[in-house]
Amino acid sequence: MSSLHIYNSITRTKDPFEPLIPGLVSMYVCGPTVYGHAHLGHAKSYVSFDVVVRWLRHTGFRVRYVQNITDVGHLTDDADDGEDKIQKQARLEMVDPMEIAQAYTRSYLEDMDRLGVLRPNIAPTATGHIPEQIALISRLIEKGHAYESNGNIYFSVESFAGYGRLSGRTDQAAIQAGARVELRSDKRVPSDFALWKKAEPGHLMKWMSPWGEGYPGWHVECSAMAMKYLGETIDIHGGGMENKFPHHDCEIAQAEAATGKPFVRFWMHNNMVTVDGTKMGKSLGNFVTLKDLFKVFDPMVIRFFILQSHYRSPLDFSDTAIRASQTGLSKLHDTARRLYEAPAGSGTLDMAGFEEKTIDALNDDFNTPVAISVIFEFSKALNSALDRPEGLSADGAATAIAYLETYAAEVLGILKSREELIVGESGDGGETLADVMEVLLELRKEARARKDFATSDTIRDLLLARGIELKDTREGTSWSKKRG
RNA sequence: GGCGACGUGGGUGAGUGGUUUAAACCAGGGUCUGCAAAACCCUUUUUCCCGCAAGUUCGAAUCUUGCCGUCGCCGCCA
Repeated sequence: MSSLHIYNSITRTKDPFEPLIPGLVSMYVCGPTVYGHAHLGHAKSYVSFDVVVRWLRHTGFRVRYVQNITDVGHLTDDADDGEDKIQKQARLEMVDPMEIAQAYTRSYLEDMDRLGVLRPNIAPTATGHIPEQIALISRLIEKGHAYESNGNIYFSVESFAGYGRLSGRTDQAAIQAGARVELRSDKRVPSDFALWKKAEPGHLMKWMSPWGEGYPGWHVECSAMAMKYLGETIDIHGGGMENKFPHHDCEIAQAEAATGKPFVRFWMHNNMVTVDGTKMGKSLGNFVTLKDLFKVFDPMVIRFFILQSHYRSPLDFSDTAIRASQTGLSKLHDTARRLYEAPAGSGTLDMAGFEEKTIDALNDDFNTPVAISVIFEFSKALNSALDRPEGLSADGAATAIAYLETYAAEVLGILKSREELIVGESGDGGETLADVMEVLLELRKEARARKDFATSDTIRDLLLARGIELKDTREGTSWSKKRG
């Protein structure tokens, strides 16, 4: 039996995972800046980390999962210029910045719910933790790692040995040579980064601080909130790969300079969604929002599509690729439905290590594509067993159901529940529908018996046009709602 | 310019030194079916589907070097 290994961005190897406190995992993932609807890139990140949490919990850990909501704008332009992103959106929509933050927070949570992403245990907002951020900044000033300049507070990169260790950007001179960061008169060194910014006239989101009215820098919220809820050393910190530098390097610097302790034990970074090989991003305008995708595809199809590639691999988006996933997932659902409806027989199913292979895949740095491939191999074996005249015994069916419900449903979240798969079995509307379908199928059966195929095909076609699919099998005709 | 990735069959996408004769999904073909759907089987059997070229090794898609190509980060972005 394998044990869990996680690829750690800071060691650049797959390291065996054990939490600092036995049995309890502390995990922080960088959340979204809420100034627009979430797109497929967000989905890839949060679905991936959702599986991480689900797998850790499944294997017996208690996980405290914190994911922030960045509801302070930060800047659109250069390090010190440009407009706050949320404020800009507020201006465009002619509402208060906080309305923007709140509206898009709700939008984000709705989208994640539909994708089956479990809510974090704590979802702290940056604006709700201004005192904690001020406290952290004060601590850094006291220890000589930060300085004030014109009402702005900057972190002194030179004061912290090992800055840039995560991204590999440790040569500050080299960075500065090619960097677009312009030397500002109030920074000592160009790569110093802002902890607190003085509010310019007209800036709407601002708070009082020991250094006057202003607002926190982007990096400081994550360090402050992660340490508040998870302690000074946390087990897992996740985020998008594009945040390695500068965001995560800055987080490390702030936290470790303040506490003198290691901040994060395992860094996890997920890769990008691309469109025609180019990153999907807001600034490029080539993004597709989840709300638009959900109009065409079942959210579970999107989730399945994402998990068919590894979280550290880029995922190329295209209509044909998602449609391929849609077909594949729908066949898996057909198999599950067939299993639920199968009459008890006497045959057995050789599980042949399917469970072990699934566990091995997930323990190997959450290799969801391999886990899914094992589930499909299992599906094939299961169908072959059900095809045999002796069918599958009640015990065999129970084992098969347990396997699917554990790994496909509970851990990966790519299998609908029995109730969803078998429409007529529960629910008020469902029972009526089941009765009506029974009548229709009886009529069609009679038509087929007298070889009136025109009538039988008409019934089938009209139902299919309404999303109900018929299948003539040895045991009779079965029907299901065609979705995803 | 600096830092970091990647390049696998018609498409998506695993595998990262020897159970690999490269997983799984889609597409294509076949069996079954009144016709479908689903299911199952097949898609080249002897070196050649692992970007190209050298090298290390008994053995490489898998390690090293060079080259070509694509991408990410160095304002903001999952």
